[in-house]
Amino acid sequence: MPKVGMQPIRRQQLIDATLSAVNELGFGETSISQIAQRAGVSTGIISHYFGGKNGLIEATMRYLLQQLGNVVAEIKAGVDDSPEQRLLAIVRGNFSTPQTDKAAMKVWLAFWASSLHHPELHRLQQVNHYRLHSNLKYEFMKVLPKQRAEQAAQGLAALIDGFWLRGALVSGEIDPALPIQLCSEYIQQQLK
Amino acid sequence: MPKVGMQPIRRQQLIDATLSAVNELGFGETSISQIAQRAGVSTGIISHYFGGKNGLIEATMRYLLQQLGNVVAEIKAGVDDSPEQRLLAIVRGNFSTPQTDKAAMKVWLAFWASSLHHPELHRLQQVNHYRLHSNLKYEFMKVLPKQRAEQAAQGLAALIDGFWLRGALVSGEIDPALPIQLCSEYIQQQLK
Amino acid sequence: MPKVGMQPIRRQQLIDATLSAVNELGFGETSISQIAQRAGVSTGIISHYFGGKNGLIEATMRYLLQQLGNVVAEIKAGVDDSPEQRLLAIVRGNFSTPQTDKAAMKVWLAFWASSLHHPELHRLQQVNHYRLHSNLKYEFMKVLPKQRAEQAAQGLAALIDGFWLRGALVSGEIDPALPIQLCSEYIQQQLK
Amino acid sequence: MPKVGMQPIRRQQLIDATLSAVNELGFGETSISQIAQRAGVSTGIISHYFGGKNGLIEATMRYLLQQLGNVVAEIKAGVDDSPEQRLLAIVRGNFSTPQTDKAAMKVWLAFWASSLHHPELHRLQQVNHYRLHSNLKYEFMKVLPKQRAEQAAQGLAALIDGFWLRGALVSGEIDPALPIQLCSEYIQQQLK
DNA sequence: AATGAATGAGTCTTCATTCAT
DNA sequence: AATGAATGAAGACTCATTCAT
Repeated sequence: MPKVGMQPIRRQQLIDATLSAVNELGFGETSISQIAQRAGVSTGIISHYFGGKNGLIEATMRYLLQQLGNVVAEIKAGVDDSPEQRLLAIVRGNFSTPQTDKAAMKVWLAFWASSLHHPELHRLQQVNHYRLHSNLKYEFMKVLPKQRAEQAAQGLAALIDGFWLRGALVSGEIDPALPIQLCSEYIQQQLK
Repeated sequence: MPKVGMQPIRRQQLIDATLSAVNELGFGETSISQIAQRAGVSTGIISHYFGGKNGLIEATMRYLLQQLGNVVAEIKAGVDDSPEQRLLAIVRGNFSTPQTDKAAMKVWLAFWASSLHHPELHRLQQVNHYRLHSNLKYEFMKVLPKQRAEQAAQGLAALIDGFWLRGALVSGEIDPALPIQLCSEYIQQQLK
Repeated sequence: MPKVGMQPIRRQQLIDATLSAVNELGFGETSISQIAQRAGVSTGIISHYFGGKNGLIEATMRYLLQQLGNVVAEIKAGVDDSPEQRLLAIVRGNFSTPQTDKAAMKVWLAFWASSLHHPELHRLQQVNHYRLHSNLKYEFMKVLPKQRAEQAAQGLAALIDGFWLRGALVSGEIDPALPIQLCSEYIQQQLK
Repeated sequence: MPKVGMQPIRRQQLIDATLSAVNELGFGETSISQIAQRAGVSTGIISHYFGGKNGLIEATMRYLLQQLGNVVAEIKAGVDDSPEQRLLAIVRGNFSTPQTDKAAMKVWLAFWASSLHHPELHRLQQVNHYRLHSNLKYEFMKVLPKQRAEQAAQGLAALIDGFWLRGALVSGEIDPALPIQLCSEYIQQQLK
């Protein structure tokens, strides 16, 4: 059944299968046979398209990062220009579906942990880390002096990631309402 | 030459070696031969003392949790009874050495991620998670109405864990001063 | 766009690519993807033209044998009819370019070694082996009694192959002058 | 069945199994499972004792070289001090059992061919190559001027290796009588 | 108490081949 | 004529565990 132009289809198939496997089995227990099985293809195809397991893992993390970036951008596009609204949009983006469904959170956490010992994943994670911080700081600086804006950005970033981490670790599904509310209060407090 | 009373010594040796290995190699790349080598013993001894790799991993996480508990308790013992002081003590405990040295943070993160797929680790992590929240809530309730205290506790717990997570992921050593300051401001804000 | 008359071009392209790959990577590490890549074609084409990897390998060895045969015939054609001159011509042929460039010698050696376990290659190698011997014996028999001619032929063949083998194994390029001189002395000695 | 002090026994077992496998299957087709199976052990043990397939291959070649060295030394010890006798002893050593049984010759050829692309094997092979040459030259120099001795040594070395190579490639068992006789004649010729 | 020899399942990767287009 | 997608077996290697000593 070989066909031409399968590359994008197969790549997405395999990335989806990777997310599913990491979610269900955990990062350490995810083997390429598991992934191939879920994707309904043979193991050899992974090397064919991604050059190996590492390539697939990295592509998967890149996909998640891009997804998050898209969601945030989309929500920001729908609000007016006030810093408060834009900050809130960033918060909402970080707690929107599918960022807060259990599977995604588990995969994120797995990636973060493993990024500590995989240089390429580390690089990707750093980009993400810095992106959140600088987005927040940019908005705070419209209103606050530089140093204060830096602190506010760090605090809000920590608050977001903290809710996020605790959500990933706790049993049961997450209700994003409370995190959003508390972040919102934190923003108003800082902008005051 | 059989030696008597080696058990506690060997156990601690092996736990230390595990921490060192997980820190340096990451959770997924830590094998029992690596651990045994660092401890200067044979691999067989691990099964002998801990029943297997899992047993050692769990004992190591239990050890970390106990350490954290001890530090917090110690700091709390040194402050007066005001909720603000006690909350701040908890914060300080969570950002005290060795909780904030890079090695410990990497190990914690590795444990958290793997706890998602190891029931026993998950149980331990849940205890820790709940302990922080209830400690904070207990103090807030001395001053705030129940629902408000609950929210304040959740916010502060997220702030602590968020700083903590971002610290683990960022390159370079961590300066606990800013997290403590921002947590302190958050506490004052909530108690107002 | 189907092209006509590509067969001889493609076949030679692939044989050249095979020689290049075996020379650079060694026999055991030469894969058809490597060959296809060097030839600038797809892997499928190899099966199409040679029926599989084995077919290509055999065709390549046949090509080398033919090359050697041509060179020897050519040099023999240019000398007078004396046995000494004709024997020397055979020697010169076996040490002429490109037989003595490093790449060719490495490929020959690789083929010989693998011929021990590939019947078809073995057959080709035997033909070559016998051809050298009988060519030499034929000349020696013009001058020497049969048994003596047989021995002289075996000795000279060994001398040629020995220089050749040692040349293949030693580091650096080969100077064919000394082997030719010593073979020449050997011939004179035998013919005396 | 684990016992202590198994290392030398197992190592020799595995080296013997490697020789048997390379002889029967060829270098390229010799897998560690084949070797382990012949030795009657599990595959893991190879990594345990030799660090991997490469380590075993190298140890095996080292073993062969040592064997050859021992045989030559032994035969040299039994002859008087005349250069002719000593040169003949070296020749005899190179054509003595087990150097000339088919299996050993095939293994040697396989090693030589693969040495072209394995640095460590190449190093071992170079040592062997140089050893033969310098042993021969040393004896010739007792009688001949330096340059002539060098040439005689190169010629005799080529003759030895050439007989040897042709013996490895030809079908059927080898009779070392003729090579020894012709080498002997060559020696006498040179010393004259 | 402690060792380290031994196992065998499991992992990732490579590869020759096949085949629809 | 030519491609390259896809397969699945086979390869080397790692690893947690067991066990005789």
